[in-house]
Amino acid sequence: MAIARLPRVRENRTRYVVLGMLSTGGPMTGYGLRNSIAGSVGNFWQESYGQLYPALRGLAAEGLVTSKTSPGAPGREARIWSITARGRAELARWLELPPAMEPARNELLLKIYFAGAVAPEVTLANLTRVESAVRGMLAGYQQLDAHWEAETAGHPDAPYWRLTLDFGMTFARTALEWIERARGVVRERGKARAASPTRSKPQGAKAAARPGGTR
Amino acid sequence: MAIARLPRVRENRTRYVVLGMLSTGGPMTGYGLRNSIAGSVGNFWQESYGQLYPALRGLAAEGLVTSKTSPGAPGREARIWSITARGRAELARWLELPPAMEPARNELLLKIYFAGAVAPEVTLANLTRVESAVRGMLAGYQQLDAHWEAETAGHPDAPYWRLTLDFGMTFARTALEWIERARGVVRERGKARAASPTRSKPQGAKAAARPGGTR
DNA sequence: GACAGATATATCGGCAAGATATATCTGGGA
DNA sequence: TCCCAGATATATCTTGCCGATATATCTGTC
Repeated sequence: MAIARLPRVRENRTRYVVLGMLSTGGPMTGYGLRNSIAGSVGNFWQESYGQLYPALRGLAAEGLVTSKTSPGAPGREARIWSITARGRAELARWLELPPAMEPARNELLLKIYFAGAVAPEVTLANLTRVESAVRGMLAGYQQLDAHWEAETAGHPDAPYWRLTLDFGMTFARTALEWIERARGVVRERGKARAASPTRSKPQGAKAAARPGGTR
Repeated sequence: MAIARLPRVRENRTRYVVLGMLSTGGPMTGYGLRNSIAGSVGNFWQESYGQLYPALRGLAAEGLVTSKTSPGAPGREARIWSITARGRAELARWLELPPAMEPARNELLLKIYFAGAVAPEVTLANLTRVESAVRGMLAGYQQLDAHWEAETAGHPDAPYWRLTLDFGMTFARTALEWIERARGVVRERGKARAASPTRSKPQGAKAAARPGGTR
């Protein structure tokens, strides 16, 4: 069973979110684009002005988007961006490429890995904080789900959109289950420490080494 | 139920991985540190030389690590880095802070969200590719699990280390289940398209809008 | 003896993320 | 009516992150 090796991230992907959002949501300003992204794919994709505005200029230079300036007072001029036919083709080309895997850092896991350097209570407290945050995210997803159900009903792409929400909710629930298991492990470690009041330094273990040999 | 709002990432966290690895694995070179990180926390945390070497210099300037130069031929000198007592204190201080949440981009979800712009077959092919990659990751985790079971047995921190593997395996399995559901949704959409051969442009839907209003 | 691969240090460029500066318009309360 | 908070809109800066690459030496194997 040959394992597909997905490509790493290289290319600037802001371009494609812009093309996608202009394709799905119609013409918009850079500001509107930002809000639009935050309100639709914001749970798994973020863009800042520092990326959007240069990306829009680059896309325009390539003829993938065009802009009309809606005149206003100075400091109030708004450029309305639209996707071109070539822009749609470029979006489709990108959508066909295998999605790049994100290596994604996870600070919680890092702190768990090094948890031997602090008291179990510290780690338990942090697990509780993360649990609360995950519950908050889950509640947010559910709220969004209810909102989308009404707003997007009948749109042929709605099933795709809800699938991304499904992903978020499923992973949040999985995280909650893992946190519960992690709590058990940390508590167990606390009992072991209480029984034999050694410091963090392991002394009973003989050749037990940390994984990932040094050299 | 007050929702804990976890902090966003700001600070350079390379520092703390370095401190953690030197604390757990003993003195190492920058090169060894890199391998050590890749072999232990590499599944959820990556560091490159471009981050490690400057970080080591910074930590040394703060007195959190020290180095001894093990002499060698030019181009072969090795600096062995060790954590200091103040370095351990700094590590513990950081471990007590609530872990920052990673917003993490997900290119697969982005392509699912915009999947209406391409044929269902394209999306199905990509789902299969991702599935294969996830299966490969899962196999890697299981192999690592077996390896660690022998290597780290008896070490008091081993339960923490395995917990991070548990996380990876659990999430990989959850991803596989989601992919199966996603496949179902995409296939359903394919049937709908075949039945009414409309283009990507939705025309039947009345006021069904994309979520995340523009302005 | 040749040569691939491991050991070891170092830096560059492009992407990403958030903060911030600036200016104007809009709606609601005092 | 005035004022001001908040929304609309564009733009840039800093820091961090990630991979690629350059350089040089040592080691083991065919």
